[in-house]
Amino acid sequence: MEHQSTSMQIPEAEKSVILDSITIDCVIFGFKNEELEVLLVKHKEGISKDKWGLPGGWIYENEGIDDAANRLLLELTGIKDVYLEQLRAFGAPDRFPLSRVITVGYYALIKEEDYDLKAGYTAAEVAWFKVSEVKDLIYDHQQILEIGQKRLRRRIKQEPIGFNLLPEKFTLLQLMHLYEQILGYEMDKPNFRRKILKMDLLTPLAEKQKDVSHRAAKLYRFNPETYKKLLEKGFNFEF
Amino acid sequence: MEHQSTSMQIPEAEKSVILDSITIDCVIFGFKNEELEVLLVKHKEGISKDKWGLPGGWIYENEGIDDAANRLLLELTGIKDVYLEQLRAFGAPDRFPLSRVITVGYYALIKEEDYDLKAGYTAAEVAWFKVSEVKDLIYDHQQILEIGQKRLRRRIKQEPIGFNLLPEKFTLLQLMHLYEQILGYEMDKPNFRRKILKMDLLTPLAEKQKDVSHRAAKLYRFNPETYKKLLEKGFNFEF
DNA sequence: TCAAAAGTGTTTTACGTACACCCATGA
DNA sequence: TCATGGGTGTACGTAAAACACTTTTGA
Repeated sequence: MEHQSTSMQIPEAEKSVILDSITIDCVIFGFKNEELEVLLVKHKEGISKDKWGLPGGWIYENEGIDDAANRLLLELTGIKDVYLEQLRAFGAPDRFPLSRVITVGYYALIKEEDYDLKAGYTAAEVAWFKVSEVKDLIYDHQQILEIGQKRLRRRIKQEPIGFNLLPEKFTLLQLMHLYEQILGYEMDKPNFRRKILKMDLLTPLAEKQKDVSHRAAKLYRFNPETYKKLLEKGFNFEF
Repeated sequence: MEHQSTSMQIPEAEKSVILDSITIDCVIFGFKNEELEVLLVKHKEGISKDKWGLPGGWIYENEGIDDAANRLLLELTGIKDVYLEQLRAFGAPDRFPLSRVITVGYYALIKEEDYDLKAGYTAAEVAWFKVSEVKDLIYDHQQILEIGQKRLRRRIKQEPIGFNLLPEKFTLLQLMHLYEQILGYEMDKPNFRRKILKMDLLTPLAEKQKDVSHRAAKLYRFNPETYKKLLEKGFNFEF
């Protein structure tokens, strides 16, 4: 199946692929059970058989590289309109053993619940891994993952992109745990509440948590309108 | 002359060039007369004859892309050990009219005085332009320049990379003007002084300014050791 | 009635911001 | 003696940090 092609194989002479020395590799982040996760693909053949790597693929002739990254993501997860940002180009001469291939790294943030709904969309062997436990990826994918994590850490302090990893409705503590996971340090609950609420980025819902063995927390939704306003003014998060 | 090759020409069959659909383009920033400048190259032939663009070139077979960028910079300016960072890959399908070429953008910070000393190193037509006045660059170079400016603005708030644009010895007001130029807003002199001095990044010199028609200012030098310490701890500049 | 998380209040400290003002020097 | 930038001092408001405390809910 074409859409499972990763940077492992050299593309067969395929009329829609023109750039034979450039690939795309995506770091797809998810957040589940209070842990940051990443979506990996298992290679079935070739020199890196049975090893895990980042999902990736080739760029078509009349397609921008951002478009290619979006297409690959759609093919793999069935999800559109994902938060997606380029990391950079990776081009060590020996990064790919069979030939000189430069790859453009991307990272994406997706709501795992959305993905789960459409599981089975692709027949490739694909799985979520806790980022903290990932090791021994093929080629330079470990490095790309690290750069992706760094970028995410930086971005989340400047833009409230964390919402892309959470379900539509979430509690303040869930959000705080997300920040703690990504940034790698603990925070003060009361101070976090005040700070994030004062930004006016969250719309409180009438709803509350259900089936929890403690006081039910209020649920919130991300408010994209105030986000836009904030972006225009320029701002920065510091937690 | 080979070292003037920019992304304008398709490379002649040259044994050391292997990647024929990837180029490198550099945004080289300088700072002179209180203005942020950029180094441009004039194309002498081809479809963009007499138009200005970013200096760039091709990647050799056994060379990483960072190495290639450093080499190109050395060939063009004669300067080594420059502050150089990759921006990202630019790959709109129509960015280069003759064929599908993806370029990797870099930006560099150099001390113009150093460059002036070695002027004439290259025979290419090369000149400094005020960034604010640059327009109509070839291909997507205008966009790359803008992304470079954005990145510089962001970085300078997180790392004291501005020093790379100043002479060895500088005054606090020079440094402040540099920040004002890059960030695009005015600052309070007393507050800037205190803030930057408290960071302990500057080594005061015994020397003072000469030949100025006002009280001579103390000169400072950048202190790379305290910078390292700061980097490890993590910090952020906000002006 | 206890655990566990929700949520509020308060105090202290540090820092950014905005100015007023004096100093040194050449024209 | 004036203009120009060099350099110091201070007062105010806001925000971060630390932490004590009350509330709600299911087990």
